[in-house]
Amino acid sequence: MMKKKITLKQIARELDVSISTVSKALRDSAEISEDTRQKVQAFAKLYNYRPNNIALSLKNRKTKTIGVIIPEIVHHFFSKVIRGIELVANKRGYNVIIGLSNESFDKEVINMQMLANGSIDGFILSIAKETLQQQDYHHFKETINQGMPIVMFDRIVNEIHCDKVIIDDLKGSKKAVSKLLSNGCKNVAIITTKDYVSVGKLRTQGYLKALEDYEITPDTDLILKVDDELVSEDHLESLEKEIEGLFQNNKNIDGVFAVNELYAIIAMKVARNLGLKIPEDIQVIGFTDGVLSKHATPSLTTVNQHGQEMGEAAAKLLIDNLEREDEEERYTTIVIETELVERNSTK
Amino acid sequence: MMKKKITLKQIARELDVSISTVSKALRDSAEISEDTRQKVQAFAKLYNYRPNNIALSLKNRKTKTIGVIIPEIVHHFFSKVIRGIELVANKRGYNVIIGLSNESFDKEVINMQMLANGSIDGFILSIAKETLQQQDYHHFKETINQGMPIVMFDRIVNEIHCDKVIIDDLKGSKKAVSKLLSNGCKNVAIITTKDYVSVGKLRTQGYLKALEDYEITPDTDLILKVDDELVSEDHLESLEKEIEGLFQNNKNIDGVFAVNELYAIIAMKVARNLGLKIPEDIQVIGFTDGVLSKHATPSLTTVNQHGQEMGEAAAKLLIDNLEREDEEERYTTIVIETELVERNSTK
DNA sequence: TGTCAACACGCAAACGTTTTCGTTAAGAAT
DNA sequence: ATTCTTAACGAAAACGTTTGCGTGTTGACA
Repeated sequence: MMKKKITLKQIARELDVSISTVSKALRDSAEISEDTRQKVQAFAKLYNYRPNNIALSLKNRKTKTIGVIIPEIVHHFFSKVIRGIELVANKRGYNVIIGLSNESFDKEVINMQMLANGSIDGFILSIAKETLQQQDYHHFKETINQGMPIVMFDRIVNEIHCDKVIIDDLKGSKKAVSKLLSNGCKNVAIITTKDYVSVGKLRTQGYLKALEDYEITPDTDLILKVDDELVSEDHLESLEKEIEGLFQNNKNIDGVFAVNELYAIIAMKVARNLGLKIPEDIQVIGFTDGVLSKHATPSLTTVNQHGQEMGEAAAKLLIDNLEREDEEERYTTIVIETELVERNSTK
Repeated sequence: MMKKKITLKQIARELDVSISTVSKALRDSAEISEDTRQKVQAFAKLYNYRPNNIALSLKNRKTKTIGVIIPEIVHHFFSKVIRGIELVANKRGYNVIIGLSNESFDKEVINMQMLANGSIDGFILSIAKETLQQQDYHHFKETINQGMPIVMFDRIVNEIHCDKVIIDDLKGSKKAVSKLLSNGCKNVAIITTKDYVSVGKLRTQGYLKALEDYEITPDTDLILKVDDELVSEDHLESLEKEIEGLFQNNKNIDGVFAVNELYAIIAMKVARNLGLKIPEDIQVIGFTDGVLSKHATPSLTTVNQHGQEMGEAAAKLLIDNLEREDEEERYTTIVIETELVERNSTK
C-alpha cells in the first residue's frame, strides 16, 4: 500500500476539473467558487498533497537552495559556520547543499560546476588552500559572471568582487599578543603558517603590530612558520619537533601566540614536557575557540572567531542579495569582531 | 558583460536548427550528421553549455541528490559521517543536502518535509534525541510509504524497516571494559546516559556483559546515568559535580568507562583534581575517537567508531538501492566494527 | 521512371507547476 | 428581446530537457 506522491493532474482527474482549477483552488484564488475550493482543499489535505519542488524551481527559475563549499567539514570552525548558515537559511525558507573541496583546487572547481547548473541560487564558500597557492580564481569569476552571487567567508581574496564576511585577523592577533605583553611577557613567540594562507599572514602582521606598540623589535628566531602539510593527520610528530626546536633554541620564551588551536595545544604539550609550567613560566594564547581550547589542561586562552555568527552573516548577505529587486552591484564586506576568551593558560 | 547561462533553445535559434537536433547532437546521437554535430558541439563548448539540472531532475524524476538529516553538525562524529557520505556520493555523481534537527522532533519533521517534495531521492539520517524520547516515528513511516528510501545510522530504531548502519555498541563497550579488567582494574565505573538514548543503553549492557565475563557482580553505585541536558553547553559544572560525587562516594574506583569522549575527558579532569594519577591510580577509556581523545593529556584510550566508514557505507547502501532495478524490498543492516585505540590513559 | 532505403532532421509529448487569457453561462440592465 | 457584466472555469504557454516518431530529401536499384 505504497501511496506515491500525488500531483495536481491526479487531483484534477479525480475531481473532474481542470489542473488550473485545482492549482487556483489551493492558492485561494478569487476566481474559484467557494464550493469547489473547499472540495479541492479537502481532497488535497486527505491525500497530503505538496507541490513538487523541482517543478516549482523550474518554473520560478530559482531553487531556494544555497550551495556551501568548504575545504573541510571535520573542523570545529567550519561546522560552526555551517550551523550558522543553516540557521538563517532555514528560517528564510532555504535549503543548504554542501560540497567539500578537501583543500583541493580541482575538487573545488568540480563541486562548483556540479551545483552551478541550476541546482542552487548562490554560493557561500571559503577558498581551498591549493586554490590560494595557485592563485587561479577563474571559476569564481565565471560563476559571478553568469549571474550567480557568491559570498566568501574567512579565506577570501581581494581580487574577486563579491560580498565577504571576515574577521579582523590582524586586530584579533594583535589583541592576543598585547595581552601577553601586558601580562609581563618579554619574549613572545608566534607559531604561524606560511604566508600564502591569508589569515596566517594577517595574524603574523598583528603579532608584529603588537610588538611595535610595545616598542619591541621582532626577533625572527621567535617566528615559526609551519608548513601546512605537517598538520595533515599524522605528521604531528614533526610539528612537535619543530616547536620543540623553537623552545630549545630560545630558552627565554615566556609567551606563545599560535594562529590556531592545534598549534597552541601542541605548544603547551611540548612546553610541559620540557618542564615548563603554564602559565607560570610560559603563557599561551591560541586562535579559534574550539573544543580543544575549552577542555585542555590548562584550558586555553584563545581568540574566538564566532564561526556561527560568520555563517549567519554570510547567509543573510546572500539571501538579501538574492531577494533584492534592483540589480545594483554593491558588494559589502562584513567584519565580525573577535573576542579574547581568557582561561587558564594566561595569568 | 554578464553571460547568462545558455540553453538548448538559444543554441537552436542561433544555429537555425531545432531544439531536438541540438540535444541529439550533444549526446552524439547517430541520427545527426557529422557536420551539424560538430557545429553544435563547437558552439556549445564556446558558450560553455551545461544542461540545466533542474530540468533534468523534473524529466527524469530523480534529482541525484541525497538528503542527510543529523541532530548536530558541530560534532566530530557526525561531521566524519558526513565526510564519508559526501565522499561516495560525489564519486557516484550525487550531491548532498543537509538538514539539522538540532535534536528537536519538530525540526526533524519540518526538515524532512522540506526535502521530501521532490528535492532529493532518498534520506540518510540519525534520529534526534527528542524523537527517541517521544517515540513518534510517523514521519519516517510516511516517507518510506511514499517510496522514498531511508538509511538510518548510529541512532536507529528497530520499529522502522529500512537499511541501517550501526556499530556494535554492546561489543565495543564490552571490549573496552574487558580491557580495563584485564589491565587489573577491580572496580570499574561507567558514566553513561539515560536509557532512552539507544546507544547509551547498549553500551551499558556491554559494560555489564564484561563484568559478567569476569564474574564480577555489578555495583549500582558505580553506574552513573547522566542526564543529557547536563552536556548542553554550560551545564558542564553540574556534570563535573556528579562525577566528583561518584569518585568521592566510591574511593575504590580504579577504572572508568565513559560512553563518550567528553564524559571521559571530564572524568580525567576530576580525577586529577582529586589527586589521582592516570593511568597509575585510575585508568580511563572513552567512546568515539575525536580530537579531544587524541590531544588530551594524557591522551585517551578510546573505542573508535569509524564515523567516516559509517557514512560511506550508508551512502553506498542508499545509492545502490536507488539505482537497483528490481523493486524487491530487502533491508540490510551493516555493522561497522569498532576498534580499541590504546593511548596513555590505560596501562 | 518509379520504388525503396537510408539519412538527417523537426514535431510534440512528457515531467509538475503557475498564470494569462480566453470562453461559457447565467443573471442584470436596457 | 437584446446587450452587457460577472462569476467560474478551462486551454495553453512557459520553465529546459529528452526521446519516440513522423517527414522530407537524397541516392540507389530495378
